[in-house]
Amino acid sequence: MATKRSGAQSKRSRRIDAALHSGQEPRSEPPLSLERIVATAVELLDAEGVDGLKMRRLADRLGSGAMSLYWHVDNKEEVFDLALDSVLEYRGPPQTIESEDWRGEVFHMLEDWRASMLRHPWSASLLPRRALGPNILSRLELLSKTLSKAGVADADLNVAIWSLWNYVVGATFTRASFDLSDDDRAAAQLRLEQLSERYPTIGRSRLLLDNDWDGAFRKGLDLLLDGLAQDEAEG
Amino acid sequence: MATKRSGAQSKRSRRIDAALHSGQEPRSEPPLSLERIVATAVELLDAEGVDGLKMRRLADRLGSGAMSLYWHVDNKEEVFDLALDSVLEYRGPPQTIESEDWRGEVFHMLEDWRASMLRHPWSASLLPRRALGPNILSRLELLSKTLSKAGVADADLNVAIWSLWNYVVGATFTRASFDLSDDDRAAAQLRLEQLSERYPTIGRSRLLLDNDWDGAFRKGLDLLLDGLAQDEAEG
DNA sequence: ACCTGAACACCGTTCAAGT
DNA sequence: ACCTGAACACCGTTCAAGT
Repeated sequence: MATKRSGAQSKRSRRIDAALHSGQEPRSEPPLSLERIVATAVELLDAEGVDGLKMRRLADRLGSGAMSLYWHVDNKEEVFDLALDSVLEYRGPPQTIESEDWRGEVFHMLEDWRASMLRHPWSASLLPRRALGPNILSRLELLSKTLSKAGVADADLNVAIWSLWNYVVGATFTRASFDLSDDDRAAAQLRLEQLSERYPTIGRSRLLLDNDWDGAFRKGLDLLLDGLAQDEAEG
Repeated sequence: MATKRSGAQSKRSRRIDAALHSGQEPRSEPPLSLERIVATAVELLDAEGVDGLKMRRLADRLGSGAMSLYWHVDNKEEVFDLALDSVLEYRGPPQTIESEDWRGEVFHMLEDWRASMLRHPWSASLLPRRALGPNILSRLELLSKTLSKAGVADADLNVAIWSLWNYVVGATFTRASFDLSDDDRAAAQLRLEQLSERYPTIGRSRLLLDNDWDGAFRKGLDLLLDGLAQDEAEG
């Protein structure tokens, strides 16, 4: 069991391992299951990115034949859907936030959302395909409820939610796409200096080199929430 | 030439067509070129989506052998990059907007940006891969310049630009992913009604069925610009 | 119920070659 | 300089079959 973790096992030894366990009937750990498949898919996506997830490689990591997956899953698409949603679970705000502090709650929810996606950079680029897993819906529901409690009128709720959603998704997306490897970053920097004659303003502001993404995210989010709070006060 | 447009030409007739032209040396239209490749790639992407763009099919549309493309282009990736950037050209604000109206200018720029991407829904999902083509940089440059002229301090410029960029990208992205085919929409609606016990707030607000995306986009953008204008007034 | 290997269709790209 | 067909490596998935 401890050896299972070491990762560099040969295919054959995994087979033997499986054979040993197949004598007993406990569903302890080795047998294939949706849970294991999804968890391993997330690992693989973390390690190799979207293009690195191939059914054969996933099966390999699970120590099973490539086609075994298809009993648990219809498609590769479904693997993507499940992996995406599994990464977006929300555990709720910490106790340090008081329950009347709606702004604090919303802030935490959205920062956590962004953080969850950044922990798995592939998740951002997967979102446009099929977006509505249960965890995403829960997050939207909780966001709606919080804003509603905070006094946002039903008529304004959708705009508020979409604005926040758009901002978070866009920010994650942008961060994931600009946060390149160091090599790429160096190349981009070089190229940009050459281009700063053509694009003087963004050259001067160091727009593309400024990597305080977290700070920028919070400040922008503040702007949005200011707008919402003001609307709410006026309404 | 007129027949070229009709689209349903057989492979053989296209070949003959090419043979007829090969007797002359004018580079009138038929010969392969980066421009033609990119334009045709955009057509193909519009018609078949990201997954529909295959090198062989692209070559077919161009009436050339599949491998001919590789003389003009390194990769399929490069085709994507070029197609994406080609779709994001900006022609500037209309004359109806006065040049001192920075808010109007910014508003137009961002609405146009979003509209351009929505005209080619695949563009949103391509953005995260490689984002910095010349047309995107021009748009960022123009946005920076306008905000700068409007009085946004250099120190706040990056936050302002990223906030707006994030919002636009997120909004386009979201819209593209939720604007499903009618079948899917009907299915989603049905499913959502079943789920509205579990997600009562978003069920009540009809969050996922409300399809006034354009209105929501404008209102949210107003919120952001309000925030920016206020910061600017305070600073 | 759960897993498997062989096989198929498909696709990006290399290569050696044509003009 | 520009284009090409044959061929290779790879990948998702079907199928018929095993236990």
